[in-house]
Amino acid sequence: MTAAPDGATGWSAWQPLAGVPAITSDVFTETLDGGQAFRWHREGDDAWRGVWANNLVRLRLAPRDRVEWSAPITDHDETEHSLSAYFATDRDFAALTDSLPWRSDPHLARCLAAFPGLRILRQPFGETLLGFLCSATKQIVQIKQMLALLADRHGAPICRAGSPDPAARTSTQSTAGSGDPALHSINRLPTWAELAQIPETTLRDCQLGFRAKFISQTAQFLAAHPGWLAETEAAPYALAKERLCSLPGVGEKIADCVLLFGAGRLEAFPVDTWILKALARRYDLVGWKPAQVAQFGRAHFGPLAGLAQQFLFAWERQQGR
DNA sequence: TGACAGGGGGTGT
DNA sequence: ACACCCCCTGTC
Repeated sequence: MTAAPDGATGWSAWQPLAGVPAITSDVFTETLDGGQAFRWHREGDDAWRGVWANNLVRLRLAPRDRVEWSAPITDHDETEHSLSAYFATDRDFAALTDSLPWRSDPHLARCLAAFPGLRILRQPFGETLLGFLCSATKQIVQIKQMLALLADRHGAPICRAGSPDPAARTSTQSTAGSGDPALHSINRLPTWAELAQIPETTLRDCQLGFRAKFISQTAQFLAAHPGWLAETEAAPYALAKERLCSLPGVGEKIADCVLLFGAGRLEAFPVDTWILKALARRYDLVGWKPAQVAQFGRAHFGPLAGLAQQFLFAWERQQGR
């Protein structure tokens, strides 16, 4: 009963997400809501709705643990392509994970075994920067809330070439006419160009707190330096990180998060207070400072340290539940 | 059910 | 080391 297109709501039929191996519900949740991305929301027991760039999709776990997706019918073909990039299906995460030093590291082996199929998403670079600028001293739920407010108030409705003109959105009260209102009321995040036009005090109203100043200043900088973001994304890891760290509100941790989750740089090893505590406990690094732990991580986990970090992180979160 | 502290995945000075 | 902000969460 899952194959027919749902014409009433404008969503395409569910279909398998090619290139992503079967995963458990836990791994599914950890992938979408484990701190990599902040715009996935539950729609049911095992279904999620997510937004990135100009994409809106639903995902669910089908029988036999296969991931299935559905998109607004008008955006179907483009979404399939975007989804593939977003999930980095060009990468064999099973092989990458197997190349981590788990054979000589019992704790890592335990973490990998607990979350088989966990992967690193490849999100839009600019959006990832915005998300992690919001993340300082905030938990996932709160970050999601800030970004939802930013999108609702300052982002444009999701639309494609074939979709109705979003410029018709003069009043904030969109015409809830035929079909699923959700299809017409979900916005993408504001672009950096759009953010540069918004007063800091207005941003502050989106629960950003002291982060509003950083976001505003970063937006001003990016507006004054066209191409800077794309050049940074394309630069070698060390240079890209150095450039990101020059932005207001971006330190080593946030820069590494942006490069790991928004540029696919698996060597990036973000050290936050969670990973600090986790490594102190699991690897006997009590008292080590963040920079020392980062050095340990790179040396111990190797060139895919960021991938290893995501498993360690998932493990600690699971222990807390 | 409602009020009230406490603390939070970081950066900049 | 401490301020920056203010919402979430747990608890009474």
